[in-house]
Amino acid sequence: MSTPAALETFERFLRQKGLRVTGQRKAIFEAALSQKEHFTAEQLLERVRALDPGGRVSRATVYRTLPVLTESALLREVDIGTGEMFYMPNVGKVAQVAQVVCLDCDRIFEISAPFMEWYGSTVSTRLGLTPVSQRLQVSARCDTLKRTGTCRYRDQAGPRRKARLTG
Amino acid sequence: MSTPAALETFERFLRQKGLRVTGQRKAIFEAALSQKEHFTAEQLLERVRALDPGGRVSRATVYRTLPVLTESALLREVDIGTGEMFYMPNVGKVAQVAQVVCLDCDRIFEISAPFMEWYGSTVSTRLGLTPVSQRLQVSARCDTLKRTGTCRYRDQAGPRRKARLTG
DNA sequence: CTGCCTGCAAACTCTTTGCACGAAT
DNA sequence: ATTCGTGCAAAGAGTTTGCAGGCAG
Repeated sequence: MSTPAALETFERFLRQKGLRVTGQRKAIFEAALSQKEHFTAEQLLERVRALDPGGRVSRATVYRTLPVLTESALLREVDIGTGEMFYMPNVGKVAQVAQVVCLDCDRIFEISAPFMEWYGSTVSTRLGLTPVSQRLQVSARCDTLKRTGTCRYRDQAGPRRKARLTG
Repeated sequence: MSTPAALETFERFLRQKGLRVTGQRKAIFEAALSQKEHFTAEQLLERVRALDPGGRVSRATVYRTLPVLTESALLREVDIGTGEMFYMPNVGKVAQVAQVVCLDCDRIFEISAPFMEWYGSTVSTRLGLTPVSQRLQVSARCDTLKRTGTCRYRDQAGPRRKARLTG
């Protein structure tokens, strides 16, 4: 569940941008903020419909609303290079975080990476650029899986890109 | 142009994997290794056809050959989150590199990031994972553009994702 | 009322794939 | 001769968009 305070933040943001406060936008907002894990646009749509069976929210509106939510800093976009975009409620401060993606269970772990910002500006400045954002992502394999045959984590949508040249 | 030595490496790799040494694969190899910058599958196809106007190489074959080239370590895949994959001839050692992407001119700069590997293993181990690879990417804006209105660099395919909520 | 928002479905982009033919071994 | 490789076009996945009607302001 989302806090009423967050909803107000959202409505304020909408009005401030000259956008209308519609039922769909509020429903999508509620569904998004109620997520505990990373989620895709499709998963968000399911959740919206689950939370409000009577409501009519289309896929298109979800896709059109997601950018609004990320620009209002209520959500954070996470691209792990699987072809689909992931989103995450932006609880607390917008700390610099990196992702560790397990290639076995497809789970996304977030870890703080405070040095990233420093690094980005150091390198960018040298190139005559001003850093806007930085992403660090580690792909890894599950040790437990290798030993016991099972991974203790399981969920999340899997990468689209197929294994290559497995021979 | 690619060195004959590299071509031999490629042919050796193919045979070792039980793959056939075809004209198309060699043509694609030549075109790929002749690139100086990052390139997409589409750009590679254009280059293949430009270098060998008589040859018949299809888009499908380019897509099917790219994984072979990356697995033979002759190319490196670079995903900057634009929806299309970029490739780069893997000259010299496979050092840990990060990318700085200029949002104004869409150019991709590569910088060495030696600490990345250490960081990946530190964090992964703590999660019970074994790191496979890591990506660090900095998005930045061009200072020159902001001041003078022009960017000194210009080329490369641009991001697919459109600007959002520009109002 | 006016015009932004929405739903629907079609369009789009990049990439993958099924199938029948052609070529490497 | 066998297979694997290739070309073609269609399929796929995720996301965007044109259009007509609907609802917020």
